[in-house]
Amino acid sequence: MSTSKILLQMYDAMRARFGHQNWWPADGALEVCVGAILTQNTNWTNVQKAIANLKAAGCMSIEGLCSLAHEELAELIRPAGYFNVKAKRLKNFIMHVRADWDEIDAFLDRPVDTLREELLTVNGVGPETADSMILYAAGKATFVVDAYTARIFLRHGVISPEDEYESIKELCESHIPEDVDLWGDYHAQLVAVGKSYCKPKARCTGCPLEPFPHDLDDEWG
DNA sequence: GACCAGGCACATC
DNA sequence: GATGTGCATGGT
Repeated sequence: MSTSKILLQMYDAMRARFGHQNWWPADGALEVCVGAILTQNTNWTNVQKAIANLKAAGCMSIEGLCSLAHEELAELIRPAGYFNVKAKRLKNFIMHVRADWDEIDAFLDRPVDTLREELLTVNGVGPETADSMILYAAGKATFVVDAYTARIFLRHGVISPEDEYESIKELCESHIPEDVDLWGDYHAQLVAVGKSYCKPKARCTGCPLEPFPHDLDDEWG
């Protein structure tokens, strides 16, 4: 079976199990961008606490974030972990935006390639964070690859162990029809599978992807 | 108590 | 270029 057909059938199976995920869960583009940085290597429930703190402090805005001292910002986002690192990254991002733009929507409303290239120059914004911002905040077509994506696709033989971010992204973009809603929900479905079934060092049971080829030899010998 | 979570930058070889 | 390490909270 072709890769395209496998990927689409995997989506159908996940979607049938979980329903449309309506990602990204956030109130506005800026909150998506903030969440994208806060969720780096971190459980989303911790990120939600940090976002709630920022909102309660009235700082979920470009000016609000700019007004905070490093220590204040770090304290507000403490629940998300890596709070000193992430405070710097949030500042880097927000100062970069504010240098040339008054509104986050204007910053985001540019061609994907231009935006992605620029986002990657911001210290603390790597490929996954940039793609999350482009897809879910800007609403433009780019595929988000994360640890779940790589693990699930590896276990199902769609990619090989040496594949890295850009090659996995390219595979998805070339085999899944370009559609912002589909790409966004595909990634969200993979996260749903990853959270519930496809864990490290554990065989999956009851996973909606079980009917698909599943080669675990590389991980379990 | 160990493991894991929607990464990224930087040091070192 | 490849590999290793620091960053940190909170849930299971």
